[in-house]
Amino acid sequence: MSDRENGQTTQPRATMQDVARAAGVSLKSVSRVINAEPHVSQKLLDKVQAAIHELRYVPDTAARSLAGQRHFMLGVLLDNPSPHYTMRLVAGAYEACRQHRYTLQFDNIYAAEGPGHQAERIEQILHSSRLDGMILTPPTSDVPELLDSLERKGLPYVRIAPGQDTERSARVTVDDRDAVRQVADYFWERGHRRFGLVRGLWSHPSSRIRRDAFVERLRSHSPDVSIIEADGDYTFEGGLRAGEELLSARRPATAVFASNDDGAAGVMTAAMRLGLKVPHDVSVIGFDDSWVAKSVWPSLTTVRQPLEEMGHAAAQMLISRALGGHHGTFANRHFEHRFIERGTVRTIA
Amino acid sequence: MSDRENGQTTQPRATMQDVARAAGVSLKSVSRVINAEPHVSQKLLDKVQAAIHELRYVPDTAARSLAGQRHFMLGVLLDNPSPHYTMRLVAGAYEACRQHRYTLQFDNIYAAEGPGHQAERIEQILHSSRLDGMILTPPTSDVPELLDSLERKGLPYVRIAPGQDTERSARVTVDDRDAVRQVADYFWERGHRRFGLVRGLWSHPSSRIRRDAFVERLRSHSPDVSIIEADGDYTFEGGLRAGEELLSARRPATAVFASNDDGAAGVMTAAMRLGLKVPHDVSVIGFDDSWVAKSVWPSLTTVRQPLEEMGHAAAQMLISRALGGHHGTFANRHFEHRFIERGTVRTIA
DNA sequence: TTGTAGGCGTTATCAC
DNA sequence: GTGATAACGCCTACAA
Repeated sequence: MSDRENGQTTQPRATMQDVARAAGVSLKSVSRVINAEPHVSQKLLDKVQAAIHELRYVPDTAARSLAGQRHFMLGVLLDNPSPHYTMRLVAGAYEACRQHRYTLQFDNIYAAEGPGHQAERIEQILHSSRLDGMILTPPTSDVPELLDSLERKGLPYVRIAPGQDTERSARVTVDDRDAVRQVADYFWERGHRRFGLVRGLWSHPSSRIRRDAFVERLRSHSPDVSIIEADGDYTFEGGLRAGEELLSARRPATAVFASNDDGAAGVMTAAMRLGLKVPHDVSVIGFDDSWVAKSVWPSLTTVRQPLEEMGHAAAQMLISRALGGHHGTFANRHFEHRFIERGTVRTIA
Repeated sequence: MSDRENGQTTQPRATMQDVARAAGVSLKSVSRVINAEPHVSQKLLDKVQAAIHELRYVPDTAARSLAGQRHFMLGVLLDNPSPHYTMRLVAGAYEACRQHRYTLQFDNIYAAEGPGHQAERIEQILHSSRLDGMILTPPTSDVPELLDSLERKGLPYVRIAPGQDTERSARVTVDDRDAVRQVADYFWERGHRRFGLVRGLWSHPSSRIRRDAFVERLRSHSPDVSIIEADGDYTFEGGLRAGEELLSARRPATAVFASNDDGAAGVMTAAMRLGLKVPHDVSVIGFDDSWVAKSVWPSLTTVRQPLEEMGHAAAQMLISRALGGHHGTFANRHFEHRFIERGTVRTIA
């Protein structure tokens, strides 16, 4: 292993003492400057900042954490993550942390192991790590036991794209409903009248939301519009099965909305296997603009959420709160999705 | 935001003091037990462990970090990650950390911002965080400036799947060369004689390794075998372009090896656009067994690496070292890939 | 085998 | 406005 003992000894990091000495002020004054406390004269400020810069001083997180209430560390909670979705969220959160010299701690919880395990794991995490806040990524945003634990512990948290019980806490949201309405209208305006819907994992709230919005919107255009629904589970295989069902019906759909991109890719494959061409014979729209959207041909028309920004916002909310932000009221940052037109929808003459 | 002030105050965590008092021993004795130091009588051990259990005592990481040499925190360095690959690695590393009550810190570096930025960022990270070790995931495993910084700082690190200068440090490896030979043989044994190769991102060492192994192995079967090469860049689009080039040649390949799955998906799409059926008209093999491998039809024959285990091993190496492991010699954990037969290769009569 | 004293680098309290 | 001084929770000496 690369060895710490090799080579010349790294010179030790400067401490607050060093800075205080160099600037000719007291420890507490340096502390004040670092924490941007009020009541510091300009002159003192300058001296201290010069010394800090000179010595390349960086406060020691461990010491701060031990002595104070803040820990300069945020956690992200992931569950068996859809890698693309999650990584974009995390990348955004990481940037926010970096800007404020926070550390981002990675935490993984496997829903697959059952709810008991999840509760147990979060308790362990909360009991053994010192965090200033926790970011819950879907689908952890919608696990009540998790929220209970967090609140019992008194740890601030932000939920990303929660599907239910939204008002309960701080959150970062997108309007799935509105996005799906846009999808429905897009199909409708291009002349489609027979629709297929691939539902997501039914246990997940987002799944119902997307389904309901799609159906309601189309009904608002014409109450007895034809909509065939099939169960997907947010996977390619699920989409494949659902697609075969939808497209081999007696009067098959000409336009299929899948609740996410993986499902849409499955539908496209189903079409191909049935000898149907996309978009000539059947149009498809997905959701997420994930990796696969550009890994199919034609590339997939879909809806993109600003995940990096959402992750960034979540971390930012937690950090400003730790910096002494607004208490008592639940923040809510809302983001706009973007409809991405690509090649999988055809206009019917 | 979910409010810390709400609800009853959480009772403070037990400290070593509390444990010592409860067990009727000194502070140091508790410390000894926690750190599994020698010279503790069974009786004392029992008493202390009982008290620890009773009080649900967990040592405070910040305090330990401040007072001692260990920080119970590992970092993973990612670069603009291929989400699927990276997340599997990270999930493995996380598990190892969890088992030993270590924390996993997330760090992201963007090669896209240029090598200068990378060096600067790692310096910042190293200067401001207290880590026991760092895990380098590809492609960061092969950035010499990063290794230099790490060594200058004296921070132990493990490289995952390094492509060059392998002996320089501790590492977790797979035998790409061997895997690719297996791919070549698999094609060969099924009667293929005209080959296509989609190269990866040429700046990345793995790319050359895979290319050379493929070509050499086929030449060993027959020195003047036909191999058409085309540049991909590890992306779907790159594979698409390369595929069109390979498959529209005068005597097109019947078997194409793409240096990763995304590229292979591109090749499959290229085939489809040219009216070629996979695997009937052209066989394809990818590399990685990433998400897309199962999101195409037929699903992709490919090579799978045990990424979770590799991540686990990397973290484990760092942790045992921090626990006082072997110094001075570079560890090397090797893992076996697995060839995954699926539906994209046909046997030629 | 066990215990005591001192210090790690910062924040909090309370004087000046 | 500024500065002593005491925590914070643990580990490292060293002593018993």
